[in-house]
Amino acid sequence: MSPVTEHNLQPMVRKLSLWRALDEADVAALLALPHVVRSLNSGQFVAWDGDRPQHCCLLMSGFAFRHKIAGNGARQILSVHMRGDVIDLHNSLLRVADHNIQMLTGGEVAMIPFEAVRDIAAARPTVAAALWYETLVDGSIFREWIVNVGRRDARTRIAHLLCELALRQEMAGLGDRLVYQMPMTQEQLSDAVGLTPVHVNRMLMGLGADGLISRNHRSITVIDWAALAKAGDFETRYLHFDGRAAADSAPAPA
Amino acid sequence: MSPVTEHNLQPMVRKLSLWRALDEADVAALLALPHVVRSLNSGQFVAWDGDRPQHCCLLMSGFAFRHKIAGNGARQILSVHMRGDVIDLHNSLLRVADHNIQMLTGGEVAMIPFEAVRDIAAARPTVAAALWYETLVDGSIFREWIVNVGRRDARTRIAHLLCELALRQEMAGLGDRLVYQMPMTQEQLSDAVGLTPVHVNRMLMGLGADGLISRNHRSITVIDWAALAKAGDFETRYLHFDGRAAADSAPAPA
DNA sequence: CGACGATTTGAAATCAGTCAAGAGCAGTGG
DNA sequence: CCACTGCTCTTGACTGATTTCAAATCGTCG
Repeated sequence: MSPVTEHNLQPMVRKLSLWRALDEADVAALLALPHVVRSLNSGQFVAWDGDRPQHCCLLMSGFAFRHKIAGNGARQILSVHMRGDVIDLHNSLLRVADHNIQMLTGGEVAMIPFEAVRDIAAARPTVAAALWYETLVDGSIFREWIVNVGRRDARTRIAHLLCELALRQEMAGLGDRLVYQMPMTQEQLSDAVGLTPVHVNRMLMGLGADGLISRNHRSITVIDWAALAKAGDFETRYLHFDGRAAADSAPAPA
Repeated sequence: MSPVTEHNLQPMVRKLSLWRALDEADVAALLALPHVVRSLNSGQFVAWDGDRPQHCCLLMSGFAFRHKIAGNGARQILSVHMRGDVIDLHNSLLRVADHNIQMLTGGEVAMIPFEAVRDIAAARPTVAAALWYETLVDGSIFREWIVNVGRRDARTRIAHLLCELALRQEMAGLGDRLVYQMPMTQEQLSDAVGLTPVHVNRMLMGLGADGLISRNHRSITVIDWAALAKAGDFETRYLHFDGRAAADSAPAPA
């Protein structure tokens, strides 16, 4: 799909360009970041709760997820990540990881030494702003997830997550919001929305029965986007797609 | 309580100093930030979802909270803030607010023009790092709250929140983790943990009956901290108290 | 005193969880 | 080729934690 010659770090440039207008020198500096590419299998850990990560990991392909294990043994998935996401920025900058990061599917990561990221942020204000913005958007998604698990019923939670994954995959250039590959099992889905796998299954069957989506293996087809978004109480503002426009434009007219 | 001569922005310097070792010039620049002090009543809004904030607000006294209103009309509280917290950084930097910020009690905020914050971050790397760190710690707390509402039962959620408020108030220099003022009503508590006020009340009664806490009006006395922390599945790592030590120290021995 | 908001308590209803078992599908090895 | 294995998905019946509805109590303040 992507040209064979595409640079390993190109997906990061693509993502950060959504947030800030990077100039040629910024892009060159980003692409010049030292890194090691590792191929990871589904289920492999990228970061461990309590650890001191030495690298920032850029997800070049595949899917990953953040999660924590509660004291009762239950797992809570905190976010899902895809190509172009710098998945270990939070843990790296905080120095001691407060959550786990694990691969959802097989994929490749580019491991960039933490110091190199720190240095490029110090040297290039626009890159620093874009990286900061990236962590802030992650934060906004965390807030939305608090609302999702805290105040929405089961059906709404599932529909909301389906919408978010659809839109983010589209934004990452991985396809169409109306037809996409679901990278998660229903058990993982349940850990993301704070429900049991059994109940997630019932809700998915329900969304299908109501003609909002159809499923085939792990492929999701959204039959009626507007209806699904409504069922999922889904509004896009929290994804802050418009970061660049918002930052570059003149202040809003009073 | 605080000396009459204390500078308005001193609480921010105090908080940021937890995260990074600021030099004298950093502190001077922070204290020189232009700002306007406003006295706010309980319930007053500091930021509106969908708005474009023009200021970063430092909470000088009192308590505030972030929240969102779901499509079904339910409110989800996202975090609680106290003296020294720069409560509007997320919304300011993202340019379009994705949540509301409202006062929980009466209090004073120092409103700093957004551009001044942007400029001090650009000019002073240590201040920028401390501010970034502040937003990252907020993010870590959001993640813990996802776990709290997603994977803990009612009693555990309440106990967890009681522990967090106790410890953060102590860290902010507002008192003792074992005896503190609860700034929230039970209805607000319920919106923070994703339960109903009725059930929150039952759980609080239960914690009291079990001898973990006692309550008197809005004052909480923790009778048995270890037991409360255990009941609340509470571990402090996610608060990243040790940010400064972690950042300044040599890398951990392999 | 009276009014209002916050807290407390009880009883009934319900959404989601639990337990259990069967069905579908992919990979493995005989 | 096909049985075997393991994982995921699906369905049913039952249970239970939390919600809902309703009303009483308490405290504060004008």
